Amino acid sequence: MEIFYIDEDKHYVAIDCIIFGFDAGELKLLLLKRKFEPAKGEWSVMGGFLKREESLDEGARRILLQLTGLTDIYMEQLQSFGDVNRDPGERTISIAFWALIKVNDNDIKLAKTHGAQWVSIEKIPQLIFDHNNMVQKGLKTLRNKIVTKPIGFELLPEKFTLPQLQSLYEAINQEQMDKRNFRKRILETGLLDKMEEKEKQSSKKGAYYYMFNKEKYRLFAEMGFHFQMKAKKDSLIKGNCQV
Amino acid sequence: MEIFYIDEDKHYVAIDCIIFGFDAGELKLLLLKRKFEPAKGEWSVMGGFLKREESLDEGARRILLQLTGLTDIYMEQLQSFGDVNRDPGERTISIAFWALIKVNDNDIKLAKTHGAQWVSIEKIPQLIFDHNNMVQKGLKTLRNKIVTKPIGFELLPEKFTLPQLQSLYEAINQEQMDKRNFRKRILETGLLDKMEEKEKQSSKKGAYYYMFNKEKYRLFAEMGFHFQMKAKKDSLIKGNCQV
DNA sequence: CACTCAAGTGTAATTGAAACACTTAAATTT
DNA sequence: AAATTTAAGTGTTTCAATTACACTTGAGTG
Repeated sequence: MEIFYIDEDKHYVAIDCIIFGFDAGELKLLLLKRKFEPAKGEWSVMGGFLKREESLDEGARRILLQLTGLTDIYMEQLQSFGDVNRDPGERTISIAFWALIKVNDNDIKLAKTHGAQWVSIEKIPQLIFDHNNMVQKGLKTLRNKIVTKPIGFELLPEKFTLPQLQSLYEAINQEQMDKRNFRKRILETGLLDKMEEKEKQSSKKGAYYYMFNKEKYRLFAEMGFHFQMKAKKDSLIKGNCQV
Repeated sequence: MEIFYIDEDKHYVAIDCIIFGFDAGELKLLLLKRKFEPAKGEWSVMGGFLKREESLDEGARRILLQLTGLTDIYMEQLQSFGDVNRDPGERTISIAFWALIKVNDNDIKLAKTHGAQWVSIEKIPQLIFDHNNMVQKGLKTLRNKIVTKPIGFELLPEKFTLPQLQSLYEAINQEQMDKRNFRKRILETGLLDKMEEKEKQSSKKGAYYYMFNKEKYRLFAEMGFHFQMKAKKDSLIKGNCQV
């Protein structure tokens, strides 16, 4: 079989996954302590080596499955990282993916056995190698993507309230939005189906649950979609100048 | 050195470059006939294997240099392609880049010695492997990118006219724009410096040359930029529904 | 029964984008 | 030298989308 490219170099190829979750009003990252050398014990994103017989997507799904026990995860390729000395062990090319998971769905125990932990994106520690770069790139990509695809739903439980959805958008963009404008705009897309049931944890009055309409979602995925709002005047959560 | 990952698989890693140019009012792609097996003689984008001692960017620049003789090329990573059987020769992962070059700057002779040829994006032939996929993804990325970064200049000669610039935008987006709105919007960005000289090839009256202002360009690259216009009513160049 | 807390709701003002047609400059033709 | 041709150049009005903004409602708590 190896008849064509015999003189060319071969490389280790890793897959690294930036895993986002949303919990308690915060956008979070699933991080873990690396269990092998080099850099054993330091914080990193979840990764593994690409195997001979699997595609990039398959590799990423395998790694996500290992960590979370979940098979049906929203996932996209982010970018490849290939500086010669990025991995001090050996020259390794990393193909990074980003993924969105519903924190409640997640089998936390499984993640725990890997030493994994949810960390707020506002408190990301020093990570190994170029993983902080990957995370920043992932965040940027997520922020861009959510404008043109309603992927917020991938981070929420099946039933959710409008205040929850708004707080998710605010957590992702690190800026507050006007409640009336947000509700108007998101409802007029038709993406949300109102339930009769109310969520009563976070207020006395209770907020109606919604589910997102999978038909409309598919439609928008094909036809295109645009959902963006300026932040409330004088209310950037941080000194955060997004572009 | 090879002490850490000895049990892991290694892979051939290729770099493939989608090279865009603009000439005669058309957006073009630099394609070439493959000079080695497998698929020798078929159309492909320019590529090569990643070497042990070079980063991804360095690899891409080496390949662009080989083909065009140019060192200072606008270039971005596109995406990695890693289906197990994408290359019928052997399992090879390709990391694709896209690049913009000024056709006139290009040492055409050098490209010719590689059997390279500019092909309009409206007439892209069947390419080897998954290269047609790469090209489509590259086009999509270029179309998205030009909204938020004024990279059109990378495709034009140093001095260019407003009609030329508009025709570039129209070629990229495959739709016609209103002349008055286009000029107004692009001029009010301040990105363009008007020259005293006129271009006289394409009209009797002649059109003023402009150069783009590098200071402002840098500023916009940092601060963010947005330039998008709807197509002229009833004037899509093709039945092209862009999203 | 008063109070508290977050959920829920509509309109006016402003801004930004799109639509639209004639004049000008210079070369070419008669 | 006058008439014709060709593409360049130029402002204003209209319309649509987004933003700003404040009070009422419902239900649990003390």
